[in-house]
Amino acid sequence: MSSDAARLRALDRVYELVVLLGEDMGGDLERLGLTPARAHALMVVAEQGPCTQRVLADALGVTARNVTGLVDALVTTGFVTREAHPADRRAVLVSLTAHGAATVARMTEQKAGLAAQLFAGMPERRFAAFDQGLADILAVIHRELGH
Amino acid sequence: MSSDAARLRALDRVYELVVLLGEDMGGDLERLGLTPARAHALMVVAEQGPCTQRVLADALGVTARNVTGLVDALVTTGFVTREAHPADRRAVLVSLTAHGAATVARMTEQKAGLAAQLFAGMPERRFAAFDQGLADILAVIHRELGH
DNA sequence: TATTGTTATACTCTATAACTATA
DNA sequence: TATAGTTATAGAGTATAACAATA
Repeated sequence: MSSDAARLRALDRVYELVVLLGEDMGGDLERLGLTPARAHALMVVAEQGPCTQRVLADALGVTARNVTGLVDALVTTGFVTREAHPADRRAVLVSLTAHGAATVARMTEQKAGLAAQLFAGMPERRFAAFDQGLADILAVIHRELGH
Repeated sequence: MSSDAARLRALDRVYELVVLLGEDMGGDLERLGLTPARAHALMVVAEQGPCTQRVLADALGVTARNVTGLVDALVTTGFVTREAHPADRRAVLVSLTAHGAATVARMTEQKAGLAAQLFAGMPERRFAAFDQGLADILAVIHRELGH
């Protein structure tokens, strides 16, 4: 049975990981001319294809007002365009520009590179246990923390 | 050898964990009347004991100006006090109020509770491998990502 | 009437720069 | 001259509320 102290130490390691990964990603995004919130919005557009701001707001879990600001910034910096919605004149369609698509491709590469780097030296058995441990924890959260 | 796809999936699980833990903690802090930035500052004061804003700024990795704002808010909401520094009339000492100390105690309990809950159902062997996997990844980051 | 997106306003966290008081 | 902290200003992300155009 793992001790309470050991569990607390493990959670502290998770927090440290969060901080360090956040710093690393933040630096990468800054080099690409993006902030975390804008990058998130950009990834949603890439995954869903051209979509309305309403869809974007729901996917990001933020208000419509906020999406207006994020899309404004992404348009100004050349990552996406606003186009008329063909069937609903109230709505707009947000689409990737060529630069936006290229940037998404780079982010995807960087993420794969990070994953390879992080786990490169980990023995296969430990990786499997680590991965399963992650799944266990996520299951607990989904079951008990109301997500 | 774990595949690139498996590693990418594991990293995605880490990201999901970050998001869910962040939401959970954010909710707890809000119930305590704190924001994440203020809670972080409060924890530093709790760990270091009464300290100057300069010390706080260095520990948090933010500017002195930012600390002024955070301490303003923590004073207004009753978590800390500003007192004269006995030896340096330029500086102030930030100290916990009784309410601040009680809140730190509650945060500490909540963190321990979360750690216990997250790992409660995990077999001992898997916990050990998971914990070692975390240490491995942190070592990689410290070694290769310039931290 | 309900929905899409905007403008108006405000709060939090963050930064740089200029300044005051003190060391 | 250097340091501690503040005021001034700015930008990013977030929110609510009121409103316009359209469904």
